[in-house]
Amino acid sequence: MTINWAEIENKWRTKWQEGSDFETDPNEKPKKFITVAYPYPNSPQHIGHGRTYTLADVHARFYRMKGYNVLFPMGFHYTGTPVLGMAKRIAAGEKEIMDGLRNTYHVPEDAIKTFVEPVKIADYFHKEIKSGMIEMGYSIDWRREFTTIVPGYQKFIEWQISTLKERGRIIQGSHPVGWCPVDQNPVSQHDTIGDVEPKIDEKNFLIKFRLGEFVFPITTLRPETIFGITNLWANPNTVYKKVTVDNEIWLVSAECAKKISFFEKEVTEIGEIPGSDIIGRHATNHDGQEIPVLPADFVEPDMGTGLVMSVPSHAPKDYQALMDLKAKNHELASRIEPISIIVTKGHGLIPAKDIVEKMAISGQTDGRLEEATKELYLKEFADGRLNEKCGRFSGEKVQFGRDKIRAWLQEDGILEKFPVLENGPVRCRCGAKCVVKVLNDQWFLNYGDKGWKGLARDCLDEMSILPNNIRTEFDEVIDWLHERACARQQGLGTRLPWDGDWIVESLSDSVIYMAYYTLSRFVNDGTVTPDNLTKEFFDYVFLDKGDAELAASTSRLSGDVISTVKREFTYFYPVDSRHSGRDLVQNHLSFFVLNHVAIFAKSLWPQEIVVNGSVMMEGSKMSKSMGNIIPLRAAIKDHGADPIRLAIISSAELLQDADFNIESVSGIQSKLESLLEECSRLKNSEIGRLHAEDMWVLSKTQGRIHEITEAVEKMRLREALHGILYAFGTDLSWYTKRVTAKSRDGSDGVLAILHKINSVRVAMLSPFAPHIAEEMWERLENTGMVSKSAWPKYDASKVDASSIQAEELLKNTIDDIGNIAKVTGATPKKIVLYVSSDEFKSTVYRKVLGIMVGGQNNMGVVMKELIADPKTTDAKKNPEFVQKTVRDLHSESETIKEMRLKVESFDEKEFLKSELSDIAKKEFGVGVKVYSESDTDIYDPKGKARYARPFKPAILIE
RNA sequence: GCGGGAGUCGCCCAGCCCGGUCAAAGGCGUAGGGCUUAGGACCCUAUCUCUUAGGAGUUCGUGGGUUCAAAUCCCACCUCCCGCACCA
Repeated sequence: MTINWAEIENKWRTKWQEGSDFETDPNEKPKKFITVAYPYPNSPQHIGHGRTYTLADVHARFYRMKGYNVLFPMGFHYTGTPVLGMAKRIAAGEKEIMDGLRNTYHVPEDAIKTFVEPVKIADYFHKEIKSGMIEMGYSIDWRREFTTIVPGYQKFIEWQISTLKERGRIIQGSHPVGWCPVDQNPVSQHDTIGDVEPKIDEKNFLIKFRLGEFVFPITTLRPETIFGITNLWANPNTVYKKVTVDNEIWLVSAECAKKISFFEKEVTEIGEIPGSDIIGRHATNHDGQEIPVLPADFVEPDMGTGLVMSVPSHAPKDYQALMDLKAKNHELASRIEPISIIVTKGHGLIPAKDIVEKMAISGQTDGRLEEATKELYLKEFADGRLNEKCGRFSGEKVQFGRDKIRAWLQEDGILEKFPVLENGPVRCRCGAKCVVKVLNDQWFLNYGDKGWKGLARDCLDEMSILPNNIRTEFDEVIDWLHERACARQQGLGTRLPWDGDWIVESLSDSVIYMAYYTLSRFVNDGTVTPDNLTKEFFDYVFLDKGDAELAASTSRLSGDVISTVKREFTYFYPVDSRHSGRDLVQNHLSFFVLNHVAIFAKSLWPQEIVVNGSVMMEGSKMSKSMGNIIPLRAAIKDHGADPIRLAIISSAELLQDADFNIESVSGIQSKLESLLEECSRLKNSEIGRLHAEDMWVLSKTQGRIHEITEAVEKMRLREALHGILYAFGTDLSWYTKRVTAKSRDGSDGVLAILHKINSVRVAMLSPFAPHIAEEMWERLENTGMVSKSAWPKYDASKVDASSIQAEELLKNTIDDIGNIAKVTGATPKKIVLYVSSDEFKSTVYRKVLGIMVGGQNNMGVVMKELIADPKTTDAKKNPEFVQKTVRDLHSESETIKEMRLKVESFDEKEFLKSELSDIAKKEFGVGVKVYSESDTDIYDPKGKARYARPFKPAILIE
């Protein structure tokens, strides 16, 4: 049977829609509020995006069937800058982006024409993504949909950010950004030629020396080496500038003067001085020592200030330059000896010397000096310790001492930050070379605050995090998180209420918006207008602050409306589960926690976070350049929504990267096809007298329900799906084998049992593959819709331990017969079984079983306990039996052992006699004779009977 | 460098938290068989090595250690992946 996926999926989607099945209002049932990070609509969603949403949808559908009132909403994140850059590029008609839109995304020409306006891009892909979500069968309450630039949402964000400010969570400070001096704008990845992210190195510092009336600034990555300084370097071929910087006069290269003019400093050039004029003079350092300035060609005017301090012990370049001068008998240089300040295991007193000599560096222009510098830098940073030359920092590890020295110099006003572009030159799309600009009035969320971090940890400690092994990552993130800029100067979004120059940054306006879902329904239907959304209204509804009257008077809403909105929020909040990809752990998910604890009462803190890995495409990463991005809607068209849902879920555990490949999709398709076929031929009817295999399969089903439910609850969906699709199949095929061997024709309840079990199976499949499950449910002639049916409930009382034991015995026995037949290579002509009937063996067996269920597996201990008990003390006469029994039980699962202990008595002979014959005839072509060990008429020509053990009959094959 | 994670039987991927149920699930691939005019799909069987009695041997990145017992715990090492921010 080939399934027309589109047709079936459409059929059921329409029914869900007609019934408004996913529109959720508060009611008397317990609720679950499941949310997933909303998408940024600058491209169609692909299979990778589909994963997070699908997982959340399965979660939502599962809880719905478990009887919860589930709210699963969706919004669209318009905030941000990427569409701005796109619009610019489209306006310029850039080939690359146009080709992408036309050929990869298949956007119609007349739509592309509108894309010069950023919002139109977002609008277009918003619609596109939403259609995809509907086609995937996501059970979303669309009445609550919004974008982050609608007035209602903006009111909400204004309230959020004001509240944070009131509570002291927002501070102002300076911050370096990549900057285009022509456009007068910050640049991000989307604004640069080649899409390079401008990386800013903030570990670079400027240290001030004095040379007469001038400040003589140098820059360094290693402030601690100030103790090892022997001289300074200037380039004799550079003409330096005299510039006033605020109220000092600095000597720097022309390039440097330009750079610092972007550091919020007042910079004016007042003259110049050739490098050669500086050389030979002396500057003073932080403690008043005179340091000579020497000439060096390697000093580049574009690096730092164009002036350099020299630490020949630990900087290979400095060492080499000094050697070059000594070789020329330079008078000052000849008196200079390196000063060693860092001790590193495995290195000599002057490591720079060692490394220069080891690499046979030829001179200060030797390119390999970079490499030598890097190597030594890393080594000393990781393993080095400051020595006694470093005063009170003596004995510190370099990596910690450096920060302390930096802070100390900074306090004295000798050191300041000198951020540089790490990956420069970076060019803006306009062609200009980008610089680092320090913004002095930037707004920050003060995530570095200890108290705030503490609250976040409290929240995380009580939260369920799935899978739990990502918890440590959250702890780490909270630890290293510090101030984060929460406003920017361009892009779509909401303006800061107190400073209209700034727009709330996009990762800051998406942290507590789940609360807005409870309100957006009323905004969307006009009950509440954006004008009504006053501070007092939000305070009252979300924080229970103030009172209803105040909220009503300021918002000009009726008390009824306000209490309805408040009830809605109170009913659905807190968020019960937040789903997101693992790339958002470091930012969004952590900010989500931090902002919740900053704003809401503890009872409203989020309950759970679910993190999933990404999706690979046929084993390799999805990327534009590789052209292996499959838009979700195209995939739905080609393969059907349900097969895609299952393929994404079944290919990996939650946190693992899932691999999407066509083979697994078609494998799943055919699995679903055969399941549908099976459902079509099963009809509900009376279940008659139960046979052994009936009791077994029904018991087994209970076990499956138990396992699968537990797996879904922990979001181990791959495992759950495996159970539904395959483990059930294994049970049923054994059942079918048994039934066929017995020639039962189905009228005596077999079909009814199959119907019952498959109904359970289809119900559990429903959250995963909702469309086809509805179809199966209908074919099974069950009433109503499966998505509205109850999740199958595990009932321990329906588990018949002895029938499970019995069937295990049967299977094991058949396996053993098969094994023997295989090893001997002979076709059995006669099969004889001997079951244990020895009272003593049985007593020992049960005793051993009891010991082992308690967790003990040691042969010695078992034996000791047996001997200690007078009833079994004779076991010592037959240690081989005990040994084998222990080994038998070893290879049984814990549950089987427990069940076996529960079953008081079980007649192996009777059971095997009645059940084994038919199936053995089918498997091996001959019937089976069963004797008890103690039978008088026993046929035992080879004396095998005495090897019989409980649940392990002896076997004779002739 | 800092932080997180991974290395499993041809491939992909479970198992590791909580040691014995592990020669280690499942999928793919491969081989044989069934079905079919044929192919595809589907179903069955096999798939580390040896073995004429249900057995034995050697495996889970490498090397040590703990233990009666290690894929699982501890230590060291090797290799690989991801993040390091103002960007969604």
